[in-house]
Amino acid sequence: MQDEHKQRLFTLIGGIPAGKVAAYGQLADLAGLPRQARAVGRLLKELPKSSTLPWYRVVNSQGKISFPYGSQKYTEQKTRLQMEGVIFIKDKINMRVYQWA
DNA sequence: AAGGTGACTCTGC
DNA sequence: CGCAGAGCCACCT
Repeated sequence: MQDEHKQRLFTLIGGIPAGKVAAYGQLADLAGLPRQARAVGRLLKELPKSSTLPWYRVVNSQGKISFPYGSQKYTEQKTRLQMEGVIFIKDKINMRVYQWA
């Protein structure tokens, strides 16, 4: 994937307001990368632990966290979102309510 | 170098 | 709600 797209993705993700979330595919589309949701996942995977990017505000299109249920990462992401007011019902977010843009 | 994998997603049954 | 199939594609084996 080109640096240009990476930049656009970083900007987009950094622009997601607290209490809101975006799906991988949605971000890919907005960055000009249709059908490349996986590319967004790959990008986030390489983020340094020190990154300030709100990576936890990115969930899958079903409103669920894309980490194994109960894993450390899963719990961290869910906790962070809950701290911003996002409500989980059956481990799922109502995208109609929290989806950004 | 061929084949498996995965922070995905949509369609269809 | 769940599972299968297909598209997608950079990375690992």
